[in-house]
Amino acid sequence: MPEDTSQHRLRKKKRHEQILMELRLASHVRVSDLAARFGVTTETVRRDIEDLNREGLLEKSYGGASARSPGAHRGLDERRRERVREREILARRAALLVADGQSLMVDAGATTMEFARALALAGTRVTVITNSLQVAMILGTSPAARVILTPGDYLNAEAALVGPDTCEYLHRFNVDTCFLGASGLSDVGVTEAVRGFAAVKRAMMERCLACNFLIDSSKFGQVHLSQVAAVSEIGTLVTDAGSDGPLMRTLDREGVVIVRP
Amino acid sequence: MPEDTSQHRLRKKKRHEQILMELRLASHVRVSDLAARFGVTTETVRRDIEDLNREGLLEKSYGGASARSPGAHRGLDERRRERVREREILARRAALLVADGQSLMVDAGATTMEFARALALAGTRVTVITNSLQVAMILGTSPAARVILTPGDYLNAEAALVGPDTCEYLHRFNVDTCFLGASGLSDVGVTEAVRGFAAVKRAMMERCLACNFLIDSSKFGQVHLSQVAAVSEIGTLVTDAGSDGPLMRTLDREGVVIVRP
DNA sequence: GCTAGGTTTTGGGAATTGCAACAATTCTGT
DNA sequence: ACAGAATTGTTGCAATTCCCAAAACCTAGC
Repeated sequence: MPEDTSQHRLRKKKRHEQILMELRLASHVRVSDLAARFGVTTETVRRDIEDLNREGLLEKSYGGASARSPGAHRGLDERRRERVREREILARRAALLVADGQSLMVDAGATTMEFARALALAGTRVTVITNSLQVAMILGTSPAARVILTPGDYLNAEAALVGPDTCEYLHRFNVDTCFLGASGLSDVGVTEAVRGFAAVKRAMMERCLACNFLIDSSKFGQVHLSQVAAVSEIGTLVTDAGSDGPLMRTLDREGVVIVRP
Repeated sequence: MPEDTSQHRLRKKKRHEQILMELRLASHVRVSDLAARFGVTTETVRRDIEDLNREGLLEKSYGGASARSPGAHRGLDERRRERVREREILARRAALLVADGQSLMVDAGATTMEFARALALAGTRVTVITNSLQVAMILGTSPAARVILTPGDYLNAEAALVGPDTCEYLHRFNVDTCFLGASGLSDVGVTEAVRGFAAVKRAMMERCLACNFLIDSSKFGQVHLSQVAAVSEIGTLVTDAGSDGPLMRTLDREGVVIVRP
């Protein structure tokens, strides 16, 4: 029984890797193109795609294959799939808070990505400083936006930049407002699950006049490893959650401004 | 002559919106499916997709359409399609110049993108500093690579970062080698067409012990606006061009090391 | 009502793709 | 070296899609 050292396997593996690599930036590949590029038959490519499809690494489509989701980031996209509707409405509402000529800081995450999309769609004239590659790319398509990306260590799972360089760079700027996502919101305040994100968020909060958190109701009650901000530090919260419940009362008491769609 | 209030137009607009909406969570839709869902002919859907494609809102594909991933860039991708084979071979050869444990600087461009792909595929253990979002995303998939992205103004057409912040940040580092692309190579040396790139390239050249240029033969003889380096400063040139011709003799005389696949 | 302009449908031929079975090739283990 | 397994190539045919042009349709404006 063959292991994984044979020439055949290597070739096959290489093709598989190449296909996935291709899909990471193209969102769609054609069987015929791949066959030509690899110098193999279309049938072989078809079989490759079938394999990868079975492993759930891509989606078959007539004539080729497409990335499992746009942006090609597993974790990020699965999150994006959930609650799309809510997030979209939330994002559109948040985009209304931004006026022409303002400068913003936007952090990385599925919600802020949607926010960037809404902002680009609205065509608001803004300067945006972000640590998210996706946010930069999305807003980059808007001719009305000027985008500045922070430096830092590249975090593949989130397509974002983190680390001391990121935070230090942020300290060079002073902006009107910042728009931040988060993994959790509870009585202890805003918390974050992704390592390195909390520090970036805090750095952004320090350099803006007003702070906006974009947090949908599914994050309510969740507490994660890193503390980002106490309830009293939140400023404005854009959310789709109703106005009742103990958490809402706490937010109210601590002076958090709530914005709802 | 109907303006934009007629039923027809509305229906059409609605379909367009629906298609884009669909693509947000599916990454790929089929003409036939859409036709069935909308209750129209496949031809109509095909036209819709053609329209949206012209607006750059999605990508056509045989049998349907797929979302334009944030990583996909019109200009860049089209350039990538030209001379794929040459570029690929060139890139693979260049990747062989890198040893485990080395630190690199890589700039933005179609060729360096291919180089990043080859490096990721080879699984070489490296630290890479780059101003290209694509290079970062590609190398980010390799568990053996550590990726650092520079700060700067985001240039949408190239998916890259430029400006004084970019150059200044690069000066913090000292790396073994840098890998640079270019728009032109001639007797006057290496030149660049994209505004802002030349400064970044020069900054990278200053911070490395050895410099590698990745330039395929189609760029030979071309002179562009910004001067990047004189022939004597090139160091190593990785190219697919033959060894004859006056340019080659000049390169040779000035002590350029030529690497061929 | 009627024309004009745009939109959609219809139809058919050409091209592409998918499928499946079989043959050829290349590796693996003994 | 040999048998066996995995991979890849080949071929024929059905299904799907593409493209084009002409006809039918709808809506607005006169």
